Parts: sequence; C-alpha cells; structure tokens
Amino acid sequence: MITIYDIAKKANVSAMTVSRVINNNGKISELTRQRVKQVMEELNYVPNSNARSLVLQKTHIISLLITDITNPFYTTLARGAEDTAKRLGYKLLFGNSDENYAKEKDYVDMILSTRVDGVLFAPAGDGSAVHLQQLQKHRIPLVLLDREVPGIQADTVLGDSKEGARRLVEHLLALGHRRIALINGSEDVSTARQRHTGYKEALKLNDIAYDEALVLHANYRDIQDEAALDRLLHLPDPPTAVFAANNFLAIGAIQGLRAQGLRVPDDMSVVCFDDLGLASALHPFLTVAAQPAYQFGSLGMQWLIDRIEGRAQEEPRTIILPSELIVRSSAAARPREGK
Amino acid sequence: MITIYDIAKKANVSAMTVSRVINNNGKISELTRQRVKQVMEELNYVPNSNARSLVLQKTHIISLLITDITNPFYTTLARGAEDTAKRLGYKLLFGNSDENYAKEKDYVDMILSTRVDGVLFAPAGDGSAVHLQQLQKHRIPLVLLDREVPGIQADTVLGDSKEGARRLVEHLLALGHRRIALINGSEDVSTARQRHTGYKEALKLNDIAYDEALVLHANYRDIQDEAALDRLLHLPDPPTAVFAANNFLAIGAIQGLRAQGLRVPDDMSVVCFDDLGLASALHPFLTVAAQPAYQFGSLGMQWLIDRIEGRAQEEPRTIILPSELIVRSSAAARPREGK
DNA sequence: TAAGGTAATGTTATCGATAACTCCAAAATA
DNA sequence: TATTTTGGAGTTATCGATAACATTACCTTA
Repeated sequence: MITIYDIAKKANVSAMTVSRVINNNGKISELTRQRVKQVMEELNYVPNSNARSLVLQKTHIISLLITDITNPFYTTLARGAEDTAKRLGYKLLFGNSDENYAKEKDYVDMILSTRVDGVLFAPAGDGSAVHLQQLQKHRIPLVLLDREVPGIQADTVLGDSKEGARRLVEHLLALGHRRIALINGSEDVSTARQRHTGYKEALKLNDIAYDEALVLHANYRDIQDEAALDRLLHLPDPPTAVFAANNFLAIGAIQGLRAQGLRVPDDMSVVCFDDLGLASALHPFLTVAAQPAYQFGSLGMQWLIDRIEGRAQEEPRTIILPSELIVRSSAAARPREGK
Repeated sequence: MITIYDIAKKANVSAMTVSRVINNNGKISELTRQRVKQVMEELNYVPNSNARSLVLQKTHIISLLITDITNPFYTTLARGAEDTAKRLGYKLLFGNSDENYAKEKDYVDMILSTRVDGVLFAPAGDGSAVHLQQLQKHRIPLVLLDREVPGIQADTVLGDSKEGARRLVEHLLALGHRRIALINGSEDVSTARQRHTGYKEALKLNDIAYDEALVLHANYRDIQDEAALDRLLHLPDPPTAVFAANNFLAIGAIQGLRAQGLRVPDDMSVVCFDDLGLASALHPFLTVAAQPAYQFGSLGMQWLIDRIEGRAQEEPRTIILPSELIVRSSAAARPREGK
C-alpha cells in the first residue's frame, strides 16, 4: 500500500508537505503542490483513514443499529439515515439486532471497539438499557430511534404510538365495531405499551369496556402462538375487528384468518401500524397508521451529527413524529348481527 | 479513553503484558493474567480496533454495496451477508448506490480509504467496471453479486436470469399468450440483457416472431416513461401478457394497467423476476421467478472471507443460483379473441 | 544594515496497539 | 557445579497519518 512517505520520497518533499497537500491547509507553493498531486495520481495514492482516525480521534463512522432489516419501516429509516450520513460526510456501519438482546450486545461491543463517532440506535426493548448505559459510560453520542428505554436519557425520535393507536381504533369504532382485538408486540417495548394505552383510551372515550381476553401478546416479528389467535377468534363473544400493532403482525393475523376461512374485511376488519412498502403499492388494501420512516432516519442522523460536532444543546431532545391514517379497504362496517 | 497503557500502569505491568492478556497468547502467569483482567474490568477497557488495524494491516471490516435498499431482494441479500459476516467475525460497512454511478464512485473511494478487508459488490451496471478496476488495482478481495460486469474477473454469485426468464415466458406461452411484452431494466445491466435473451429464446423455441415494439426499455427502479407503456398497450396488435424484468417494474406495470382501467389477470397477465417480500405474504398474487436472495448474500460473504483468509484457489469462481417459478394468480389463460 | 517578518518546508512526538527482540531468574540437564 | 533451557516478563520499533514546533531563505523596514 502506498503511504504519504512513498509520495514524499518520489516528490522529494517531506511527509508533512504531502499531508498539507492532502488536507489543503498550510502554506504550500503552487509548484510543489502540483508536483505532489501528480505523484499521488501516478501512484494511485489513497489516504489511510485508519491512521488518520488514530491521531485525530475521529473515525467519521456512525453506527446504525436496527432491529429488523426485512421490515420496510426500518429499511426506509435506514435509507434516510444513510442519505443524511453520506451528505454530511459520514460512513455507516450497519447492524441488525433481530429484536434479540444477545445480538444487540455483540453489536455494542463492536461499536465500542470501532470507536465510531456516534450511534443511531433502535433498541430491541427495555432490556437494551444496559447496552445503552455502556455506550453512555463511554460518552458516545447517541440518538434513540423509534423506541424509548426507561432510565435512558438521550435524544430520541419517536412516532406517536399512542395517538396513532387511538385513531386506528376510533376508525374501527366509527365503523361500528365494538369487539376489537389487539395483537400487540412485546410489552417490553415502549411502542407496544403506548399502542396498548392508545387502544385502551379509545375504548374508554367511547364507553366500551376493556376486555383483556381480546388482547394477544405476541412480538413484532410474528404472532408465534397461533393457538392463542385461534382461541381469540373463537371467544364466546368474538371480535369483529383486529388492530395489529405493526405490519408484520397484521400480515400474520391476515394469514391466520385466512387459515380459518375468514375473509378480510367481510368477516373481520384489520388495521395496523406501519405501512407495507411494495405490498401497498401492489394492492392498496390494508388500512394503516403510516409513520414517516425516512424522516426517522434522516432527522435522527441529523441530530446525532449535530451532537457529534458540538452543535446541540446540553439536554436531550425528543421529537414525536406524527403518523398518517391511510384508510384503505381492510376495515369495513361491522356486519349486522343475526339476532 | 482508556488504553492498554492505563491498564498497564494500574496493574503494574508493561503494555505488552496487557496486550498478551487481551490476545491470549504468549506465556503469562495465571496471577498476572487475573490482575490485568480485573483492572480491565474496573476501567471498562475496550480495545481500540483502529490502532490494532493499523499495525495488523487488517480491519475485519467488509463493505457491502447494494443498489437499492428498498428492494426486498437486496435487503434479504443484505441479511444473508450480515449474518454470515457476523458469524465469521467481520463487521459490515454498508452502502447503497441507488443504481447510480456517481454515488457508487463515492463509495468506492470511501472503501479504499477505509482499508476494508474485502468488498461485496452489487454493481450498478457495466459502467461500474472502472470502479471495480480501481478496487482490483488495490488488490482488495472482491465478490460480485447479482450482476456481472464485462471485463471484470472476480468471484461472482449470479441468478439464472436467462433460464428464469425463459421459464416465465414459457409459462405465459403455455397459458396461450402469443403477444407478450417485456418491460426490461437497463441493457447496461447484465441481468437485464440475460432476461432479454431468455425472453427471445422462449419465443424462438415456440416459433413466435420477436417484435421489438413489445419491448419497453426502462430501468430496474421504475418505468419512468409512462407514455411508452401506454403506447405499448395501444399497439394495433396489443400484448395480452407482460413479463416484467423485476419486482419494481411489475408493480409499476400493474399500476399503469390499473390507471388504464385494465384488470390483472383478466385483461392482462403479469409475471416477473424476484418475489415481493411482505406483499406476497399479504396477497399471494404475483407469479414470479423467485431468487434465493439470502443465499446470494451468505454465499457471497462466505466466498469473500475465504478469499480474504487465503482459503480460495487462484482463479475466480462463479455460481449461478437457480430461481424458483412460483405460480400464483397474476397470469391467466389468454382470453378468447372476439373474432 | 541589522532586526524582524513571513512564506515554505522540515523534524519530532504522538495516537494505541503489536511484532520481534531482549532480559532475567529459576529449573533442568550434563 | 557449570551450563543450558525456559517461563515470564520488559524494550523498542513500527503501522500511517497529523500537530506542534523548528528551520530555512528571502523580504521588509526603521
């Protein structure tokens, strides 16, 4: 590999002069600048950012950790983060925790040893607190995405889970539904708790009793317990609508319903949080609360870099990005009872 | 930041001894090992992989460059690459070229200066040759994914574009279609050329004349020229089926057809390369040639690391991964002519 | 014309780790 | 007992860059 010393020797200058040409600082005569530049071209020189990082104590690398790379919400978020990082001169070190604390821990160790300049972190859940504390102990600039973690103070970019949930449920109520099931992510995750709260609030505001039997506790990747879904559907007083706490759960629910021979929305209405990407383009079917995923990533990255470069005030900021209710055809009016 | 020197001082040993404990090599008495380890814990020491990389000339970072992070094919591929990299002890530096040579060039520069150990590269097209040559000039281990580039010799993981295209078209022919449109990606991309060839071969084998008017030249992200699609649909002898060269083009085509009031598959059959991820789970509709995207990533990563670690033979390997024809309902028998 | 200024460049130390070599004392061997 | 071996350390140079200071040579200006 070519180093500044190779360049220096061939151009008959000192390494420092080469460094000055590269960084375009210090006084240099036009003649030597040209000579050095020419030698750099000839030898195909590329600076070693490793060596530079070591002395500058800055890597220009930002780590992005998301929980599910196959979820369109997170890939769109990643795209926003990546675009903004690139625009501001940072590289992206990428990680995917699969909603799994052990994998998340491995990434945190890697992040620490890589000496990244900052971390964009979508936590797997409340259990991420230890990992986040570790990052903070090392004073690594941090922005949380999508989920808060109790006990962790940091810049945070959130969606309006409670409000969004409330609106989705009220949409179902307006269609006449009274028995509405909730298929939720793990209560270990802040968004799941807030969507649960929004669900309850909507019921309360409309004088409908909350029934724990209508709530299925799953996780954001899949329903897992198919039997529980079946039981829910065969309750004495079964639901006529389902609110799924995210896109994957909605897909899981629809597949489960299909397996039972139930049609959506004829036999069961379904709504959910997060849009589906391509699926919605192909078949604008599912009524959703769509979150501005790209903005989660781009704003989070912007905030992080502000902090890295000392442009942020001391205390952490939090923003709640609104979601948009997109009414399509997966939720319909409640069928008349055959009484 | 804590360094081995801090540890060394506090443990009353030399830095070298600390290094030996960290790397678990060299002779060390159990006593000092324990003492050093304890001090490392106390001070929350994390090795600086930057410094280590500089002396070892190895970063344990692999760069993954894909062309579209919003395409489920590439995200699934990325997941495969990421899982395998993690399993084998490498970190992933991530890039998204957006099918754009300028962005791709920026990433290549970044890759070079980061001194990554290897590159997993999904090229934007034939114009990527200059970038790939640059990587090869610097002797960076390289594996091409999904697309070949004329003039570049490297390990390559490909799909069976020609064969897959042939089978999709023959599926349409078997359904009675005789006028089959092709909506193709840029001919600057090897897979688009091969899918075009497969399309022609299928026609030829079935004694159907190739009609250039039925071929729409777009790119893999979108159809761009909507007017061209309209013209194609209003040909004197219009197509009864469309073969879209990838998933995005299929979605674009279906949207275009819908805008014209045409129903799929009643008025027009549609098939394409690459499955749709969530969309197919929600609504198993589009008949596709599904590629093993995860395997593209995991196998490519495996090959790359083999090469990095000197376990690969000299000459480049190429593998062609088969695709699977998944027949769903977007292609139907050709409607009878009203003659 | 001597003292100081300045443009252009060079020297040395440093970032945090590791390789290669050196050193010393205790144990093994002749 | 003298010599060699070896376990358990320490020293020094190095990776490739940059910061801080040092050094020229030439140019001003009182």
